[in-house]
Amino acid sequence: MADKNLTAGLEDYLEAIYIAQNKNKTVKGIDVARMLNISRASVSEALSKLVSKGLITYESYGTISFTPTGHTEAEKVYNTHNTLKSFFQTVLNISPEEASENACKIEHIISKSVLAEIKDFTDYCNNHPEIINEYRQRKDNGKNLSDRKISGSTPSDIETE
Amino acid sequence: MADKNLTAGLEDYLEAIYIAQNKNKTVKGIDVARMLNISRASVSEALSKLVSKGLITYESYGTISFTPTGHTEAEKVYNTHNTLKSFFQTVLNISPEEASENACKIEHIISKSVLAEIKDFTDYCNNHPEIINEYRQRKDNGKNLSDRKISGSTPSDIETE
DNA sequence: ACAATTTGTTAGGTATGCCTTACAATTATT
DNA sequence: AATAATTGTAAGGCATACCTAACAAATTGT
Repeated sequence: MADKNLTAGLEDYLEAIYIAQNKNKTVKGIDVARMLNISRASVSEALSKLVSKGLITYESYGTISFTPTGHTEAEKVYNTHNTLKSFFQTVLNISPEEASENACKIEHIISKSVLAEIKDFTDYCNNHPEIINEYRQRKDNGKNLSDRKISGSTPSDIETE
Repeated sequence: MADKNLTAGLEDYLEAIYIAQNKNKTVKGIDVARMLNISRASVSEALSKLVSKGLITYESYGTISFTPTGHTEAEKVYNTHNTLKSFFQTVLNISPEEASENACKIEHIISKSVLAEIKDFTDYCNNHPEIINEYRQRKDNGKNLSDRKISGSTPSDIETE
């Protein structure tokens, strides 16, 4: 039960297990390997790490289960994914596939408060469809961005941080 | 002049060099090391890679310059960063620091079309301030998201892809 | 111009995370 | 129950990307 820091990779494993459980009832290593398109050997290693971090329980040839902590963590990743996907799809009009692909990568690195803001903003937009409708109409008419000029989104500061 | 595939790390180097050039005129390895908080040794390695990929020219103890390709690539990363930062700041009301931090990570993995949509949407919002004003007002009044109920952004599908 | 300081490189090391190959253990088939 | 097929693990490798320490080269100060 070492430290709980999760790499992007381990988060992906948790998420895959979570999704597989919601479909299949029981999940084994091979399922994870297939879902993530990764060798059985690599999955075996990763599962050991998750066990040693106290996030799953798992015995050879047995079923993978979450510990309470593991379940919470997996759910967190899953919810983050869905929040992002929903934003991309419903606000930005991105295809489901591409929305998912982007969410899969961004879910591991976005900060809590940006995520919270995205969630709130998405909800707001979905409750006020006229905003998105109006926006999309203008885009389609080529009037695009502004009523008058084409302007670019470019903040003036220059820095690294 | 090997392949041109850029890892997130190499993109960070390009971006740092680009930013440093806009400030300092001339850029040397040590500047990059300081900006990215990375050892001189690691910078030395990375610069060799950028040279061998044909993105910069650089000789020991000399100044770092972009090749045309390198300049284009660096600019691309920099613009992506700014587009994201601008969205976080102006639409989501995130602090400049946190906006930058998130942009720094996401800039390397976001897809072209999601980025383009974010850019257009940000421009639209900035040209129609009433949208954001109204949204923020509701948030501040605790009326939050919807006019009636609290709903969550949760798409119903479950998948990995 | 010489010493001191700064900057750059090399060598060797660590950690992550994937791979393949070969083998072991389990499960399914008949 | 014996054999076949599947699933899991171990060992050894590879690539990335960082590090420190030691040394080399260049630059700066006086």
